[in-house]
Amino acid sequence: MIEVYRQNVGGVWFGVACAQRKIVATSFSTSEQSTLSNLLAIIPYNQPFQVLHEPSALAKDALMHVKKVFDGDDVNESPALAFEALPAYTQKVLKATLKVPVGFVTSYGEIAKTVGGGPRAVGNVMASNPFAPIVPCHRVVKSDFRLGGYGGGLKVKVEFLEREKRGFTDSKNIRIRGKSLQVFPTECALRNLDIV
DNA sequence: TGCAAACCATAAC
DNA sequence: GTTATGGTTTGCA
Repeated sequence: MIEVYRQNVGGVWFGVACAQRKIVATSFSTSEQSTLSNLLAIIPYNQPFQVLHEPSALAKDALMHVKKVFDGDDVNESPALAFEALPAYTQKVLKATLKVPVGFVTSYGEIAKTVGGGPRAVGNVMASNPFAPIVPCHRVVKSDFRLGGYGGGLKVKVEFLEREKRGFTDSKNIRIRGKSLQVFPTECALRNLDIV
């Protein structure tokens, strides 16, 4: 049984779906309606679920975690995510994205170089990210630092990045399964927002 | 700058 | 099987 829980915190609706001690899906929106429907759209149609009125310990944990990431906080430990139902390549891309730290962004192409495949395939995975914003797909932009797209609307992506600015000045490399992923200060992506 | 072609995993037929 | 579809990138005029 999949447990669904949603709650309004500080004017924003957050939602989580949990099963087997793991997070199956997360979402957020300004309206309760779309937070819930976004969430249900991710859950496989043939899986039974119930909407909780009192959150389980896991649901509450997960929801608070989503809220922290939303706020731009630097969070190290996340409740377990249910990757196993997803296609292998999708898992690789999401796990790599998970390693992009607060204060930095990377590009679709950089991720593709690290996990294999092509930039467009990476974009496809981002577009269907079940764990936004825990898997920080908002930290992935185009190779020229223009923003690319975002499921919740580009304005939301900008707001995320504004909250995550940390004033870093240098790019750096992150090790992922023996390869390296280059990440750049968030500010790089906020510099030329006027250029569509 | 702008456009065309290459790119590549998924989902949908 | 095959085709269509992107949150892209690169090369070339």
